[in-house]
Amino acid sequence: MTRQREMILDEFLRIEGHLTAEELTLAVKKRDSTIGQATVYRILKILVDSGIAREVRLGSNVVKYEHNIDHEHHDHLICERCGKTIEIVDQRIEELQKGLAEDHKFIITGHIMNIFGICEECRGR
Amino acid sequence: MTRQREMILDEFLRIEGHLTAEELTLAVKKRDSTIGQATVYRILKILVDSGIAREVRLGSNVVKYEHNIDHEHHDHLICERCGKTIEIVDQRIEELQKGLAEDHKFIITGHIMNIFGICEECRGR
DNA sequence: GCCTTTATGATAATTATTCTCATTATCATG
DNA sequence: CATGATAATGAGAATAATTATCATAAAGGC
Repeated sequence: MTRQREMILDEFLRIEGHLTAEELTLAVKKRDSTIGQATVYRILKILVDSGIAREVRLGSNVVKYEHNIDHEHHDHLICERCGKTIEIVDQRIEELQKGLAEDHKFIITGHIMNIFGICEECRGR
Repeated sequence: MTRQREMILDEFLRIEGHLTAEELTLAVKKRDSTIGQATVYRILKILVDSGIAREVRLGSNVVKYEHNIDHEHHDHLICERCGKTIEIVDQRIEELQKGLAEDHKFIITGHIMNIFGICEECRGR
């Protein structure tokens, strides 16, 4: 355990929602400007491996991270126009996914589901 | 319509399954080595916009492309160990997704669903 | 407190993709 | 079928996100 790890983990948990490695770096640098980009990437990787964080890819090339504990698993509904993101969970879909995996004799370890669309506001314009 | 577009489209349609921009470039260069990387990217973008191809992101940073016509929409079941990918479709899930989008007053334009797991073979080892 | 091991920060390298721009091809029109 | 406006191309530079390298610094057991 190092000072940096404590700080980055603390800052990561403080922020709700998604954030990129860069955004986290910025937030952490406000507290200690000497912390390097590489360290943030390294620690995010550790957090993902240990199950504390999970990666989310919402269509761009940037990986976003979000909490995986104290934060129920969920999927995303994303507006293509304004980028608004709504978290969704549907137990029926989860069950069906489990069933599909079993049909193919897979042991399910996770899934990503992003639904894209146009939100009401953007449609108004 | 240009020679390059014909060639790239033809080669793209000839190949089944996913392929990256780089893989397509390689395939096309076998026929005409003067074709540039940028052109392949440009044309892939056109194909996506026009609905002929669609982007697939399977967890890495590389975007893969696959046919969208003559090739029913589907999702993916991916083995985390060996990378084996199985295409799946479940009409019940599709319906539920539509419903979720409607609940939030979104007009659905598309979705991505990837289920990760460990396949039977990998589990054997 | 010392010493081995591991982590860090700065920076270079890599990878995938997009941009730029001079050159070339396309295609409707005279 | 030549012409010219317009759009597409290829080469390479530029960008963006991420990963690797490596000398230095910190951690934690003894």
